[in-house]
Amino acid sequence: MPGPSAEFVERVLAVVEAIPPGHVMSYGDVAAAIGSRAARGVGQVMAHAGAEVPWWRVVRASGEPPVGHEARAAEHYEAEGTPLRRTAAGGIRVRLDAARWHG
DNA sequence: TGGGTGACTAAGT
DNA sequence: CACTTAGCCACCC
Repeated sequence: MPGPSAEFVERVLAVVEAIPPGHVMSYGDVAAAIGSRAARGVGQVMAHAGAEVPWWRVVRASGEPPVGHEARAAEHYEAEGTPLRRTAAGGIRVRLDAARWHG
């Protein structure tokens, strides 16, 4: 039987894997979906999860992908047709008004 | 038992 | 729009 901390991880991964292609959820949204407010805790889980989960479908409240993973995330967004918007700084950000998914 | 860290967030300047 | 501040909570020493 998994302990309580493992349960948090299981819940987070379950929600993330349920996000359909072309859609995203913010870290806070994922936390809320499992009855928590630990957005940073979700980030820690994702950082440890690896390539087994569609991590690029979890973005910040601003729609930007996690720091240091922008390029990799952009490839997936183009492949899935996720609605994007270009920033003045040359980066990209997901249009949450169109792509936000509610678990 | 206590303190630092971080793939966060909202509000203020 | 860029930057700062304070609040938040799970995880690791």
